[in-house]
Amino acid sequence: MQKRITQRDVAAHARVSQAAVSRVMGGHGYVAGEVRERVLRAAEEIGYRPDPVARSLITGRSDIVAVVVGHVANPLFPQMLGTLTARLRAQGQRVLLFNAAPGQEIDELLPDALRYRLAGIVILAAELHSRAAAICAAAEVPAVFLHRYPEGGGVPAIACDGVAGGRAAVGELVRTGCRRIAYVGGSATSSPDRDRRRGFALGMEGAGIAPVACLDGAFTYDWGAEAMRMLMRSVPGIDGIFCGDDVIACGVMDAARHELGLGIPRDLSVIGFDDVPQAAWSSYDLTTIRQPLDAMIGRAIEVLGAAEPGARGVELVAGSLVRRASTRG
Amino acid sequence: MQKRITQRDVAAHARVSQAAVSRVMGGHGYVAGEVRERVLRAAEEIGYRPDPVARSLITGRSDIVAVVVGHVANPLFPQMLGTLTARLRAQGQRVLLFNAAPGQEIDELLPDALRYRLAGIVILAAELHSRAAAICAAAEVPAVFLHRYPEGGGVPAIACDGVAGGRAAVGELVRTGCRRIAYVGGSATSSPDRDRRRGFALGMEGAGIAPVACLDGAFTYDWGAEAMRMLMRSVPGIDGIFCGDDVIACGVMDAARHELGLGIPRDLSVIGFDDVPQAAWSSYDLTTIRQPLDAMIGRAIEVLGAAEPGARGVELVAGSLVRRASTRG
DNA sequence: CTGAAAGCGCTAACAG
DNA sequence: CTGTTAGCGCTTTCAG
Repeated sequence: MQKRITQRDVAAHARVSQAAVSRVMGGHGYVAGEVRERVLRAAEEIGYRPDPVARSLITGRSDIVAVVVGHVANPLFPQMLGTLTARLRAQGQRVLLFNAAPGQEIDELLPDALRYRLAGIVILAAELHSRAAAICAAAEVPAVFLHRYPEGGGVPAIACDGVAGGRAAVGELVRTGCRRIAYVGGSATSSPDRDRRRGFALGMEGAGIAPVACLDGAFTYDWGAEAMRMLMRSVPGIDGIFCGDDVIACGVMDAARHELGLGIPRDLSVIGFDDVPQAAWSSYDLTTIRQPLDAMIGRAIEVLGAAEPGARGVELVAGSLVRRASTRG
Repeated sequence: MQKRITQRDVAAHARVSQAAVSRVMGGHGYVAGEVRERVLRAAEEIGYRPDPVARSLITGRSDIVAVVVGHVANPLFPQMLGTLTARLRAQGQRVLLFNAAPGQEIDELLPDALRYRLAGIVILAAELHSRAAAICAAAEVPAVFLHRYPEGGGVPAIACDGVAGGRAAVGELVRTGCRRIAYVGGSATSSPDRDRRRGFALGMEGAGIAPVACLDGAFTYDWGAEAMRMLMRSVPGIDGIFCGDDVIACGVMDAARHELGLGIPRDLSVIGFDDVPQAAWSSYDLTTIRQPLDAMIGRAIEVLGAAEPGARGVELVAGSLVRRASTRG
């Protein structure tokens, strides 16, 4: 067993008390410049590294932020996780990762996570009916929902505006000549799907056109392909589809082209949501609503850091329409 | 500040000593059945949850496993991370996530990670020249490399056999009639690329055919597309490409079809590596070498858990050829 | 401004 | 088998 280098060792080396070392390392309390020098040099010389475990035992807080994700196939997810981890690391925090198994409520994961005296918790996997906010509040751990958020409000959340995005998508479809338009959504128990569907409905209403279909399923390629087949059977003349996300859109496009012989955008226009990397791949070249991920993550971290619980409520950020070749001119 | 429920509270409630509670909770030491009952019931009643922070302060070990990843665009990555997290969680361990910024050596991240008294560390992002193994050994933290591993050997590592996979890919290309065959690789400083390239070279040698090209780049879609354009200019009559991974293969296929007007597999056969979800999407329908991810992850966890450092060396698991429509019958 | 001393919640000898 | 007694490495009063 390797011996750990502690503040006592530094103290002995610098000929000061261990408490003085603590003050220097923690940057709190009063320390004379000369002493501070000696301590810093001693620490450097013997290779001292502060022990986060011992520190959190006494402070009651750690530098660990829990990130709760779902069982995700969405390529958006690694991007978010990567950015989140990098940004938190830049401010001296670590990410403890929790992922909900398929069908498992994140609420079940939380008690486990909460035991680590978390500095905060970022939840990317909330179902609409999640009680996660209350659980975190009871443990007095700052929490923020990102991308998905529970219904009921009163909790800090950051999300891309799905209603506005849905309306924009419908607007683009209508503008480019589509009239028989459907929505192929993902999981109906998630806020992104609910919002995008609502945006779709409002957009259609605004344009004075009745939707030819409005389907729910899952945020998967297979569901997109299956939905496309169903629509082809049941909705003759369909000419526009707004999809719950890009992965669904890829499934829709592939089934339309390769199984049903449709030309895109000649016979059918498709719009997705998220702007994942695959949307730009030339096999799809998908028109979509881009989520401003970096900005969203930045805000989420700010909200977590804010001392007072403050910002209760969903904070929406605008997405932007990215025109590509899956829609006309 | 909410009061923490401690073993002392449980002890008072159950009218035993605090040490007895510790023994019951930790499952070590001798405890009489009757006392154990009382303690468990008391703990339940007052809602006691063991504090992992306090525990690791004394034991010198935590239930935290660090997972080090790179800045990854590869869709394989969320799969691995998800499975890893789920499996570790099933055995009571947590995942502390570290990701290397682009161009950052993972070796720089390790000292930070090591301070958490890790139960182990899984490294998914090693460059060939990484000294990570030595760093972990010095800290006496069990480490295992997964997917990528450093050269020099002497470290526990689990990876899919890239040499055998490369040979299998070449074999399939040759079998289906290709003769002017190239390799489009990813990052030359990674073990998967080096091994797959070596397998390619050996396979070609075995077939008695000289490669028409052997390129390195990055594991990205854009690089695949660019490489395809270069090959089209410089290698007339190219009829087969083995790619460093599936994402590169997607770039190769898209450039070949949409920019260069080639038919796949009519004019050109393409084989990838990994079998990411996109490989099965019908726009690509990519023949590839599948990595047995679950088995690899299972082994990695076993190796981590093994008491003695044991298993030094790279443990290769066989991939399997998945025939799809990017190669001929 | 600095050192001494008291724990954070828990485990691990050590006696009984 | 159980309780008592030391701490793990650090922060934080509290005197000096």
